[in-house]
Amino acid sequence: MRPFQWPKDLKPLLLRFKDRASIAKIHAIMISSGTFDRGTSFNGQLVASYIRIGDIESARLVFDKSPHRAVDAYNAMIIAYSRKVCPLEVIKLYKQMNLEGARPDSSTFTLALKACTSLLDLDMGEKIRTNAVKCGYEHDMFVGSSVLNLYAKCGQMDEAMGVFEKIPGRDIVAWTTMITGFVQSGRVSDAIWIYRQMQKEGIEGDGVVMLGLIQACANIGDTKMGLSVHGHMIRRDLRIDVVVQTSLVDLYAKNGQLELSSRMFRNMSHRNAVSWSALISGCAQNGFVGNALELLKEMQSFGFELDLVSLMSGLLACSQVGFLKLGRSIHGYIMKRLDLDQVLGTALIDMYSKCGFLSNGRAVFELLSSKDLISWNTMIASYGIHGQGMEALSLFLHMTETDLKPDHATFASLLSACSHSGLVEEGKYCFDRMVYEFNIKPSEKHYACLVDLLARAGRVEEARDLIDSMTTDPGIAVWVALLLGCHIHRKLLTGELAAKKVLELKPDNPGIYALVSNFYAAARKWDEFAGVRKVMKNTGMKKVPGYSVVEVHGKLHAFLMEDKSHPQYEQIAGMLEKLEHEMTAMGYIPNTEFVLHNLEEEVKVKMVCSHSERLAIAFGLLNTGLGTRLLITKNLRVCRDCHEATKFISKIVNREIVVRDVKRFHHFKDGVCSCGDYW
DNA sequence: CTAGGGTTAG
Repeated sequence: MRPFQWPKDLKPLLLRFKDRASIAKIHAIMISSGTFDRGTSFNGQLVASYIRIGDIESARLVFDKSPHRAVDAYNAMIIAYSRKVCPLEVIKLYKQMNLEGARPDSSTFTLALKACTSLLDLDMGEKIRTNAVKCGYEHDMFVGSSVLNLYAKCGQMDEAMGVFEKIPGRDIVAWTTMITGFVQSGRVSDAIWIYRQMQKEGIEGDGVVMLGLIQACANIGDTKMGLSVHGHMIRRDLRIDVVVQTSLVDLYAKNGQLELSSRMFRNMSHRNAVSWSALISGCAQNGFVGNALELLKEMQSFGFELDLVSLMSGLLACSQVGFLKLGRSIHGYIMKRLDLDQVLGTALIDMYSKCGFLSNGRAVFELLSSKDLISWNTMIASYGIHGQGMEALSLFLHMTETDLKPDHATFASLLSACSHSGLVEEGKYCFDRMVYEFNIKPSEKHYACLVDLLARAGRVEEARDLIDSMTTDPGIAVWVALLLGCHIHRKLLTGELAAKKVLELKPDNPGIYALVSNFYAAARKWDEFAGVRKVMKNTGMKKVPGYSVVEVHGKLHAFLMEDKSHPQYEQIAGMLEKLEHEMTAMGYIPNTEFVLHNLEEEVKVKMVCSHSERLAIAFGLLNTGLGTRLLITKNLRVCRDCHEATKFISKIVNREIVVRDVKRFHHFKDGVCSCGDYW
């Protein structure tokens, strides 16, 4: 009998079989005939066959048991792991093949570089790059654009540019890598410049290039330009797929154009989880909390599991209005279905602390097995807004014992924590360490924090000296901080200077005009006062309507100032009247200093007593059991009078009342506030 | 015929 003869090439034969059983049969024959142990190219083809039918385990078994592995076998395995997004496996195999002396080719290098990119492992990536150059792939387009992408994703755009300039005959992929790289590093003008260069070289942008431009528009808030990119795509008949549509949804949502964004979203024929998340996060970021939460439910009803990003947006929405109950249930959802990583963990820390439960936030922080810079910064900021400056400082000291380097955000949180707690010396100490030890150039925000801290402590002259020491022109935030301190401490001379500077810089925020006019009123500078009022009127600047939100039995209730539309209004008014009576008996005197209008005193008293937080507090007291703690979230700052009144109320009803205003928390208990009247 | 550039985020 003639001995069994294999064909010269096994590949055509293997390609004919698309089922596991036939491939396994050939596999068996290879083993029994001893072919397998000779380790020819047949083994690699067998590996590829198993991968073709998606059976990575069998492929790996063949691969591991082969006495010899050729590049093709390695590449087949690497492609499989790359598709399955297992970058660590890809790199392991890459290392192994170098040890075994199999020379990687262009596709090996490309995939290995891609794996490093996804791990942001610049060191390994650079080793691979060196090896690729040694193997003669320096001018390979695939390897080249992979190296570019590695640098771009690791935020090394200048390095990427150097590589880019040396690639001969750059193709559109290389150009795109540079464009999106610049966009994602926040260097939008460089991205646009690169795009123009590409056009000059006669290369037309495709869909991916346009996508990069849309992202650029989203980042700088230029919805008009985004619209024209969209138009350009339609005219040029470029395919507008889910990814592009999602970016357009994001562009409009991020910039507060929810109408446009949801119209775009509703018109999509296919949506994926990312599209949903883009819209939801846009809603959450722009304060459209109700819409965000509705969409979250709708997303599920369309059969999508909530993913990392949509959950984070949900948590952000809860944070904004103090929706503890929903925040908690999202926490439960996460624990059941996902791993608590530092990103979600940080969102939870933020949610708990913004919902008034700082200790829960700290507990989540302790639970995190790995904490990154943002986790620490968030925790420090949380202590800050709750007025626990010393805790914030001690956490910062702990942080300096880790490998993490504090950044500008760390110091911004720290300085504002000191300022909320009136820790003047500590604040100055932090500022000095930031500049001299960590070599961080203080930004406008840092200066504003320190000026605020000094000025509110009454050290107005020191604050002025600090401003004079700035190397850049002080911006509006710095002058506003100085003015506020001057207003509190009645430092009229410096205050007038600050007020003048503030007005020169043309604030776009009605709250700032209110501060300036209040200052002039207190200083009895009636001409200036009238001037400011006129500017406010002429620019159509209206006071942002104040509202407060309170959670009662797991539901949110919002109140506007003088809100009479509420079904329980009679009861609420009755409760407030009763409280006022008791408060007055205890020595409360209404403080109308902060009411702007030129009104009769009696009307002013009525106005402060109908501020939205009072209504929310009364409603909360009426509808919750004795001793229950209340959390009120307000969109503006608490006024002096409401602050005073809430102290009395907390004593009268013997409850803890937590008020979160736009800047910080006030914990009222037993007639005192945690801020110590310092805010 | 394989391989490089793309959407959301604390």
